[in-house]
Amino acid sequence: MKQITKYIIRNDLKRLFTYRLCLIGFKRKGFDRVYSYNLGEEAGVTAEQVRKDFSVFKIKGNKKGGYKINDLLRSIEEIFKYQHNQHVILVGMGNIGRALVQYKRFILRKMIIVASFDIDPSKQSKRFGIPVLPMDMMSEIINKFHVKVAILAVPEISAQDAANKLVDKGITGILNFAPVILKVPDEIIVNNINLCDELESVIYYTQKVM
Amino acid sequence: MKQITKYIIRNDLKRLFTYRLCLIGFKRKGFDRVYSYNLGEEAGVTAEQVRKDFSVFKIKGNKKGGYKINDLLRSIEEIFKYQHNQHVILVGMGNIGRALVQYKRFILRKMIIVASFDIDPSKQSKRFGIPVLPMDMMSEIINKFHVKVAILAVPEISAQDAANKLVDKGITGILNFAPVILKVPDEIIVNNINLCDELESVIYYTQKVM
DNA sequence: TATATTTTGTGATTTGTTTCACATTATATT
DNA sequence: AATATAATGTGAAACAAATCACAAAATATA
Repeated sequence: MKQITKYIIRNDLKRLFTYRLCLIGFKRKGFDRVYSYNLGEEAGVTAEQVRKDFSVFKIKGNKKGGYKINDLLRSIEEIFKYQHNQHVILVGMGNIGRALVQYKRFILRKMIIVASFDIDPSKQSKRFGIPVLPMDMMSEIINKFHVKVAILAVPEISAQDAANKLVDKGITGILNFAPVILKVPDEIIVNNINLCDELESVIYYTQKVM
Repeated sequence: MKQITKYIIRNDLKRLFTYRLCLIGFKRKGFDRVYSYNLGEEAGVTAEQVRKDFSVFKIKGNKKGGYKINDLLRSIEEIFKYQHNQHVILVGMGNIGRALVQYKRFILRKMIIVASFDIDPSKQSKRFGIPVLPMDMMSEIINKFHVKVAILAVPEISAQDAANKLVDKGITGILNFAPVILKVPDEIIVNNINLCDELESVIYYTQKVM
């Protein structure tokens, strides 16, 4: 392992998500086509950047006519098409875990948390809309729903352990909320979200004269 | 506004956070000094990258002797020093908001959520350890605690509105969980966290042959 | 104390990304 | 139908980030 890239979302992909967000906004406002400079302005990038990004992802517009919003959204959807009705599991029903299982937007994007796991039996009995199961039922659920991706929201101290279990049982992608750099095989995708870092960055930049 | 940079955490800063995490890990394991290649290996970057980053932030090591972990941590702390005991407010007590006010790690990093706000009076009466107040008390709290940074965790539809209020009342940095590109003056720092995008990225990469 | 070894720190080089500039093409106008 | 206009699409140029390569310095060894 030489590069950290596998831990980081590529910038062009990130922008693609932003474009989608902007397009949905435009659509809501009643527009049905955009030009690269509209979209760029909205997303906070240059028009050239927008066109280059689209070019990378083979998205075509119409010379002089710009882009039809619906076509664009469909093209972007196409890039993520295999993700529809993706089954995901969640490990750790603490504050973050509980918020995520109730987070409606995942479902809108057809990402479905099929079950969550916690070592605490008292949490297993509680009702959150999805089953909260003991850790030893993980294999069963992963196999039953062909789960490839897990959300890890356990305390720091048990994160590596949980990650090992997940990888062992066939998980190949982890969205990790624990403030730990997980040691996993090279082929496993890890996306770390560190809420403290994110907040601290904002504070850092607001205090920095730029 | 030409560049999206103000919305994005600089990579070197992100790595600095990662280094800190690794250093804390090393320390826990009983080490008291590291070499750039130890830290690089742990953080998933090259040793040269580690040294270059430190050089950018004016962090000095000891030729042949490497870096003392405590010194390094202190230097990194120094970079973020003005952030100690930072007062933050939170807007929106939905799933995410509730998880965040109970999130212990903010306090460990001396970032304190002094109050949260919600339009729903029923939430205002509930107890979460910090006061949940009606929106019209925002000014009072911001002034009283000299708050500069807010966490925005309201539904998409009310996000821009809430952001306007925040900026109006003197907030200069926003950690935004709503899936919206906020329109704010150039000098305001916005850090967007889009949980759907983060999860979808993991799914994207796990399905992509790389 | 002199020499060998190891690691940092940083210019030089390479690699990657963004912006520029303009040829191409679709539409609008005369 | 011919001409003008306004947008895309993309190589070339400029810029930024990462890696390389090695001098400088601290420590270890003889």
